[in-house]
Amino acid sequence: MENKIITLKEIARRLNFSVSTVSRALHNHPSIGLRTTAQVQKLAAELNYEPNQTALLFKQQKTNIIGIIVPNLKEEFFSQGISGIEDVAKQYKYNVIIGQSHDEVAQEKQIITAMKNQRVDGLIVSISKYTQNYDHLTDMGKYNIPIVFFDRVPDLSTVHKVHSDISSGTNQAISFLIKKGHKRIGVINGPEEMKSCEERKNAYMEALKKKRIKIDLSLIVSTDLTPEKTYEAMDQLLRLKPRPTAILTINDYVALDAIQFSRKAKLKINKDICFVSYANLPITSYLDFPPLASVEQFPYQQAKKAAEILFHLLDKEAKTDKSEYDFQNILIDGQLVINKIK
Amino acid sequence: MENKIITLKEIARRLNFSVSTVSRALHNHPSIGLRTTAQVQKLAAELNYEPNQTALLFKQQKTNIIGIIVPNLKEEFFSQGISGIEDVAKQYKYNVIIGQSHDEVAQEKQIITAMKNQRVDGLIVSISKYTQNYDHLTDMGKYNIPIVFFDRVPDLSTVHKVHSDISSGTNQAISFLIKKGHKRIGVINGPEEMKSCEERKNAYMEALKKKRIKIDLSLIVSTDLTPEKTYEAMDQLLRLKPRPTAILTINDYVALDAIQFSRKAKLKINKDICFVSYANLPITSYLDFPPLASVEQFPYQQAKKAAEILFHLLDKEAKTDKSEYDFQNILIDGQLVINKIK
DNA sequence: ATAAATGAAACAACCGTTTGCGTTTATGAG
DNA sequence: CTCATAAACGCAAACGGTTGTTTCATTTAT
Repeated sequence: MENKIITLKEIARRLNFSVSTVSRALHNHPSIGLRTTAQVQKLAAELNYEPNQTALLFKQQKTNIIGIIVPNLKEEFFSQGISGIEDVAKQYKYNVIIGQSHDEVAQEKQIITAMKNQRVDGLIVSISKYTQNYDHLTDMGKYNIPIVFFDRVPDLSTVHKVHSDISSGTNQAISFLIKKGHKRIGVINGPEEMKSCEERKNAYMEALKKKRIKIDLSLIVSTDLTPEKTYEAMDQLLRLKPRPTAILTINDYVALDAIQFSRKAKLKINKDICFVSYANLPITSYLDFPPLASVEQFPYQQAKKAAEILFHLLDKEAKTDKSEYDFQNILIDGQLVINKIK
Repeated sequence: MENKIITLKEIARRLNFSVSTVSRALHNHPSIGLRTTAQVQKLAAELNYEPNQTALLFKQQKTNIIGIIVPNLKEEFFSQGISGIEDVAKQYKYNVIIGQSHDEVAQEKQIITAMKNQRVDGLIVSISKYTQNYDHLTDMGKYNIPIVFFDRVPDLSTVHKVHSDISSGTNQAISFLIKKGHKRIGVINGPEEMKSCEERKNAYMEALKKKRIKIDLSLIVSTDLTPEKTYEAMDQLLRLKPRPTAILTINDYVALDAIQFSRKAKLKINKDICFVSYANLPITSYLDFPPLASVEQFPYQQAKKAAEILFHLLDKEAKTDKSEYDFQNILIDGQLVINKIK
């Protein structure tokens, strides 16, 4: 009763047809007789025939696989993004393979090489926070592997990318704080290598300028997103005189660390000091002292959009020659979500 | 400067050798002359030759891909598990593809079919919470696709599985609570379909019996892990007279919901009522009222072990015929971690 | 009755790589 | 000078499926 995986050849053998006839019969090719077609399809169904993807893909020179590279899976931002990509991929009958760079450039390179050898048909990438040189990424173009970036995108105009409009979110966040009466607003920003951090800084300064609030550069601190550096940053900010009354943090994880530090420093959250951040993690709803507000960045939609662009590119490539002109640069507006404070 | 993906044939053409010679030269086959070998390897390096995986895998009738199916990615338990599998897979030069069942049996079936057609070499699966019939899973054996389960494992003795020893963890948890003076301990358990829930229930009763505490079955409530059902369960438990002073919940997410409900009911956490759960999520360290303790289940190690078993099976299969006898059933001891309460 | 047209199925090439086996050429022994 | 031997390489098949071309047997038209 050993159930071998059955092939066209096996069906052909049993029915005494040629392999090509069986193949065509299964595809309802007009040049195959009705009775033959019916016979073949019946047996194929009985034997539970499934075409061997590897053979197919090998012949067609494509794999129906797209690669996703993200810094990690444990941040819900990325796992939501992956769900968005998966949903689109499913429509197009593509599979996805996922790699985590763990925010290390070397890992990123290794994964991308492995995926190239695997002959993925396309890539969706959120780069590591330290990626500065993009050669290993742009090289994929030479191999006709289209690539679309999302969220953590490189600072290049010659790539396709979907990312959040940091300015709009930041503007909303700062306006919200100013309306609440805050005048000294600190910023815990990410590494300066990250493009989005520069945007955040600029948007912050822009927003203050508009409201005619003097800018104090010592209120802006860079970190590498680890708890330790966040503590240091908070320490630095809290020593300032006068102390900032509100702090904008690069994401909710950092906000949580910053809040924890503040509480240890005996500050009353949302009274002595307020926090606003980005991401809007579901987990904050369980906290007694969540950030006052958070800029929702819609990772699912962002990644979904990136996937749609990628499949569009794959379609185009199949039809015409490449038309490398118009590079997509989609900005997704953030939306400030104000948390209920208990 | 168009950089085509180059093949053995191309190298052969340029050097005027046959394809087979090039192939052997690249593999340092002894029957190829030293000069030829050197020549070929030099050009291959210059042209950045990489073997076409699809062709290779097609020929070798294996894909070097293993499939992972988990209920979801957003629970950190699973994303940690995936990291464990990835790390092992990397050693064996395998890629992984990931599917989320979203705890739906239909999705699970669809994913497994897709992966079968994709010809994954093996599978690591954590089943959906409603999976009762295992045919779509055990069928993989017929196709010579070995399968190893982890964490959420089926109640079959004829499969390989790695899961946590619910009894040991439960025993630790209950002993801990009893030592703290609790006598009426409630349980919010998962769906009765889940094997682990039965074990939890039995271990709970066992532990009470050992300490000579009377068992009250109304203290045990089943839920489907959604916040709403947790609220209902808590409502039910809190109405009991006398009220339980401690509650064991199936995991930290449920604990968080239960704690939230209790606080709305004006109960003082860790005073009027205590919580102990499973999983030990990092996020609980940010909470003001985390569960008193949580049973760490080592998802990384569990999944890693599952991966090691799988690769062992793949090795064996390649060498000898299948030796389906000894099914691995690995139990990983939980370890009660007591949270710092602020 | 014979040629042409049509329908149904087989043949063969191809995708890139590996590998058993056969062929060529040079080498050394007898 | 011949012949066995080994070294170095080429040939061809195979993996499973698709598809352009060819073959063969009918049917249709003349």
